[in-house]
Amino acid sequence: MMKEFNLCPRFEKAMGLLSTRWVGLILFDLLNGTKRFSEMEADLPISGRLLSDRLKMLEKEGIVERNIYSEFPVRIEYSLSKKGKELEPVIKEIQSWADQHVTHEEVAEKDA
Amino acid sequence: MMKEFNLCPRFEKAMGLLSTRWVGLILFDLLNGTKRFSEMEADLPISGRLLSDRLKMLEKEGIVERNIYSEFPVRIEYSLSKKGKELEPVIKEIQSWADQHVTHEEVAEKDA
DNA sequence: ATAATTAATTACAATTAGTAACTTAATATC
DNA sequence: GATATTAAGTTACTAATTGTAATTAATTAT
Repeated sequence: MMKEFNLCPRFEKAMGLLSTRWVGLILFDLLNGTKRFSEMEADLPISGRLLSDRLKMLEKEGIVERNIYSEFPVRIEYSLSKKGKELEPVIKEIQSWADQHVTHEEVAEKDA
Repeated sequence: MMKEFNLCPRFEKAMGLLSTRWVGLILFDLLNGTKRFSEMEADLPISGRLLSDRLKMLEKEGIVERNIYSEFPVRIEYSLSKKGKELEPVIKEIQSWADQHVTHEEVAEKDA
């Protein structure tokens, strides 16, 4: 039996996307411009398997666009769609909150 | 060996919090005011085990405050701290994006 | 004491994430 | 044409997290 709940279905859907692990960082990375797979793999603390899963998911959601260039070697570029770029205010607000409230110590203690 | 990456440590920390499953919905719920445990359990599609975990985590992060009232039966209230309330712009931007981009069909297909 | 009520915790099954090796696809070089 | 090279993506496996349901505090009214 399905549990009933009803805060706001649209918010829940959006939050479901954004709270999928690594999606925020992928968006952050792509807001800096088009990237290829291996660049993103280098920028982000994420393995190829999950990066591939997430990009596929974001493409299906219409947030990310994938373009193939038949060069040698093949180049595949990922970028944000209009819908994806419109997440920029969300990312900016998170950045702003982080700048105000995340302390140096909190950042450091990632190791611990 | 630890993988190197360096987009923005503060952003990564904030995004790590916000992308922890259910945290967004918990914040959304608490932005409507103080709630007790059982209310939140009813509002959200989340079980007591995880709600308890998340509230403890958010309290440790200084985002949520917990107050005990020794009545019968005991009443424990959760609310947002200043730091927590300052996440409101983030939640509002997500809501705004959701209103613009999440379609009726996407909301419906939760069942599928 | 006993019952009643809210807030948690525990135990365990199911799902999801992380790691590293492997495969695919395209084309350059011999 | 066979082999090598390079980026992209997948597979197989282990580890961590989540979800569910039952159980345990803790408090106090009766």
